[in-house]
Amino acid sequence: MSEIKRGRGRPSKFDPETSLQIAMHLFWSHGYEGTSMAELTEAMNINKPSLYGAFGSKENLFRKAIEQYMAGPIAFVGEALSEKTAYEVVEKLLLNTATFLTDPANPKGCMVLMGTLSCGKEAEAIKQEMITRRQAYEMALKQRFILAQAQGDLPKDAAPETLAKYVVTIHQGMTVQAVNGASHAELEALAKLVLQNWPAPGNQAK
Amino acid sequence: MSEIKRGRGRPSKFDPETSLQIAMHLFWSHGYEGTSMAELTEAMNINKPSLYGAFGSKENLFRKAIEQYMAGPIAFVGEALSEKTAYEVVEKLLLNTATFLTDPANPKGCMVLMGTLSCGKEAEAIKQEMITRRQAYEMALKQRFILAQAQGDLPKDAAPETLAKYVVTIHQGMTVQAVNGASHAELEALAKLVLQNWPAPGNQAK
DNA sequence: ATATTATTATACCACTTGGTAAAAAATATG
DNA sequence: CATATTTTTTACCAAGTGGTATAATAATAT
Repeated sequence: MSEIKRGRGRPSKFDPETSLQIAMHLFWSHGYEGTSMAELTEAMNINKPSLYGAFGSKENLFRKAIEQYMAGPIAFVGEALSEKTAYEVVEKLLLNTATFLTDPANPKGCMVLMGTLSCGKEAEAIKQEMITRRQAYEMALKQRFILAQAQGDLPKDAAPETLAKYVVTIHQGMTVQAVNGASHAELEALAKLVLQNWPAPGNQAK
Repeated sequence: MSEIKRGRGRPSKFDPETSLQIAMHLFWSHGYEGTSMAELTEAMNINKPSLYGAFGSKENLFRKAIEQYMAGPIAFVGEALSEKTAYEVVEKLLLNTATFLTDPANPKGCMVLMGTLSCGKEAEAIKQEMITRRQAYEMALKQRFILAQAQGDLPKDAAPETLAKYVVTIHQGMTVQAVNGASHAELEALAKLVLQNWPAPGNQAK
């Protein structure tokens, strides 16, 4: 695909996509500030000028990495929204989250949360962007619940806004639990507890 | 109290307690790694050798600060455990948390969570200590629910362990919500939603 | 007054941070 | 071949990191 057209100068020895994947895992593991350019260049097997040539800056690299993250590892979050009922949306969301957060192949925790909850003043911009992402997620869930209410699979007296905040709060709390070392069984039990209490209709157990 | 017996050498110009309070607020605002010794010394109006003489190291200063934090700002968490019923424990816990997290006098967020969710490898020790603190909190809540079950104000078929994890997850998720900018009204509505679903007995809607 | 003691202040340490300038190497085109 | 082009490599930068040795200073005890 990119081998057909060979440029004119010295060939670059790294594949930007795989390098980005490596960066994603590093940021995912140690957060934005907790990951240094030195660690990144070493893990990616790239010299710093090449990295800066390809990605511009540490901030930009992180932004590209987080896009990869959202398109890949946590694509299931966006997909859950298109389930048929509000109950199924939440079911898919929380059960998949439990699995995702305890997958041994993944770094513990969520990249949108880790290391950007608090930070020094240099990372303030990135922190704000992560806040915006989390808010957008909550907003999307709220819209989905409003739709569900219109479609009748959520009670008339339910508050979509509060329910959205509730689910997001559970989701983000589960992330902390995963960092604390919670097992898949524990997170699954937690998710099922939430589903049990979900406002009818849709509150059929199992 | 400390004015009666005046030491022999040059008098120290700072009060360790108020200095510690300042350090607490800084760590609270920007996390462990996000706060530098330079910022600390400047805010405390102390030179570095004095600070190291009084507190030993950055790690130690943080530990002292977190003790202050637990004994002061979030003492209500421990106090909530001695409420009469499980329902009242959770009620006091979550409603006070909503108020605490949106108090304009406080930095946004919880010090036991902020900046220690992920970190570089130098802060790994502090991160672990915070994890332990969070686990201890969950454990205490679980024990309280076991007691409640024995006293009959929690159903026989309830799972104290899962309920404890549930409440702690909500609590920690609320912290993230506060960082995201949630208002007191929003967090209160969230807390009341949780209380509505609390397993009877104790599930009387106020 | 003078020695003693405990603290403050200044200057500094080695190391790491994100970021870059300049030179060297590898390819394609003429 | 030589030349143009693009990359890698090496070396470096100023600023900041946590932490400390040394000297100045201010109080008390003799």
